[in-house]
Amino acid sequence: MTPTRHGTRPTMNDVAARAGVGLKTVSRVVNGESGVTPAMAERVRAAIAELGFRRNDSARLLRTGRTASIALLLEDIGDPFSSQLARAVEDVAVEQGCLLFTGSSAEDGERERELAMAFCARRVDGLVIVPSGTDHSYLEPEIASGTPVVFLDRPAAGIDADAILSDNAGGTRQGVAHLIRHGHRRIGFVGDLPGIHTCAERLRGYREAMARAHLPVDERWVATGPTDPPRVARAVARLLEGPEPVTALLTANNRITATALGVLAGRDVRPALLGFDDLELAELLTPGLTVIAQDPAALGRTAARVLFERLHGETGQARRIEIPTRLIARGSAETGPPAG
Amino acid sequence: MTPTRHGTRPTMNDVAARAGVGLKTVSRVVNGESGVTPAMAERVRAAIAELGFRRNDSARLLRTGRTASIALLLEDIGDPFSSQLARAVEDVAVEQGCLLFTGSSAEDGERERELAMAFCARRVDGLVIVPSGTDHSYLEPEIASGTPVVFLDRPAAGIDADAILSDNAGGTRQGVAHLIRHGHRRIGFVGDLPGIHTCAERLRGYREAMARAHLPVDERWVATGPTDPPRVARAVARLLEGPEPVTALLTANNRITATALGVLAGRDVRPALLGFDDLELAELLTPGLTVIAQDPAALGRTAARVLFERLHGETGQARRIEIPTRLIARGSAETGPPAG
DNA sequence: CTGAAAGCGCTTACAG
DNA sequence: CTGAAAGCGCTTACAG
Repeated sequence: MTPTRHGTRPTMNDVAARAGVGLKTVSRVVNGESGVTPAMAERVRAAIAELGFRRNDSARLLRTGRTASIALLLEDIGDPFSSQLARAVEDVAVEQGCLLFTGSSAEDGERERELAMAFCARRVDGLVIVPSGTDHSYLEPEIASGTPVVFLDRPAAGIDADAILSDNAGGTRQGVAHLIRHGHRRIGFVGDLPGIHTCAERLRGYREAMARAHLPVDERWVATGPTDPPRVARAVARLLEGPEPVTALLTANNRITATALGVLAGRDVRPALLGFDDLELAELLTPGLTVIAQDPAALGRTAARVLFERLHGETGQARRIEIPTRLIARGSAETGPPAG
Repeated sequence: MTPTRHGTRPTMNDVAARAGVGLKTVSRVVNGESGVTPAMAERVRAAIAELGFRRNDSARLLRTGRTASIALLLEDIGDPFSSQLARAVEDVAVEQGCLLFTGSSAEDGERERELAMAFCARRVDGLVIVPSGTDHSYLEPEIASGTPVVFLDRPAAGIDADAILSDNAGGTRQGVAHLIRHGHRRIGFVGDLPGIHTCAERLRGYREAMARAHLPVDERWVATGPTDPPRVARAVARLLEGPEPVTALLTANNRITATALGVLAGRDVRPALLGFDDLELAELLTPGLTVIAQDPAALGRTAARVLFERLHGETGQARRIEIPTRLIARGSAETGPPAG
């Protein structure tokens, strides 16, 4: 064993010199190509073992013109919903022989852009983006020069691109209809900023369900705004005040639901509660939390598949795919309004 | 605007030709180096804009000898604990100008090895690994040739390497002492496979706390095995059977705690419950779930920092750093044993 | 201030 | 079957 100098790795050239063969012969052996005599191959293998050679894939990929890697840009990889998306994307990537870069935009359009551009500069083969920014035209040149981008959870703004979304409006319609079926007429909607696509769609679903049931919507029942707990807590409290409080609450995402649960825990009379997004332990609460659950695995898997279809040459129009949601009844939304 | 051919990106050479300057001048402008006359710089910038040139960082990095990327190998990026580690590692990586690869070993030593080797073949600057395998000697050549590896959550097996761990034994000691202080004498321990380092350490902490309080441990109180819910449910049920059931339960990780909660939910008489690992909504359960919480942000951050210290030339002995845990009392472990 | 040459570690295309 | 040459898209080292 010739010890390699610390921090310096042997190259194919080193192996070739050691084995006394040409560089290309080493390449052939390393890549398992045919047409090398057993004797030559053996000499090369011996040199490889002696030097501890391992092919540098970054160099190989530079020559090849691809990087065999894709990037996933999330809101926050530390968030359970995001991380489930990541796992699904990773599974498809591995299946396709790709490695996965991940990055968190922290809901910051500027950071999203910087990260996306950094990934593009590395020449990732493609990108999956859960967008935070409000304008994605900066990606147009990248897409035009052959780097496909698929948007996940929210559509792109300002460019035409594939988007894989939950059926936000449909799921909410179904959920609100469920509340109505249990006798509720005054239903509150607590959402995040209405400029966010998912919130807007869920609100639309809420309004449609009410309209279909010929129920009026009092605008005071709709509380949208930032997701910070104090704001949400105030909004929930306000909906439950006055002579005609709402009898049911639809909380439009997981963080809002968690905050609302905390507020309601301190109350004797609790409205029916229906959350958008499932939560860990939801079935162990008292009562169990009824939710409109998204399917993060299907969302991530579909996004990755569409991306690889693009990478494999699919050139059709930008697609918009909606993944169904599922209403999971566990008790919190199956109580009627108080009598009288 | 000269439209670039679809899928083909302009290179510095293209820019140089278009601007009628040398390649090196383009490189200077692109990298903001000084010593270029304003007129030249302007011509280069114009050519860059016309062609839509963007530097290929993969090529640049090949020449430079580093990849400005690190890899994080987790058990499952989709698991909340893992994903919080990932976010912390990412934050440090970004701070250091590095991009982050992530991969999930799925608790499979072979897959861990394949992924780790794939990352090494890409010549990532360093690796953070939450190990699943039982032998990491395959990494020795990589480490020797200058790719630092830091182990996270569990130590390496078979090689000497940095390891960032939770204070598993200490945290459990503190938790069990807490139960003892509330009057418990018969305390059950439900863990996963005792071969897993974290389980072994937590079990050690349990035994030490009992010994310090001069309490005997009946081996029937210790139930270790696979984490699948049926096994855990049976184990919990058995501990609560018989004439002298345990009066308190320590569940040694988040999944076991979740399963135990489900089992206990169906019972009138519930033992005190203390979980290792915090859970979302833990404070909204009835009673609130008392836990020994790990600090995933500190774990991930510390691992990444140690890795970058190695990358910056730190060559001291392998370090083993323990991150403190925190006992969060919420009610489930603060009830004494039934009278009599 | 400017740029031609060599090289990072591989693969591709081609000649022997 | 084998290998020398050119090139992937950049940077480094050096000469003008």
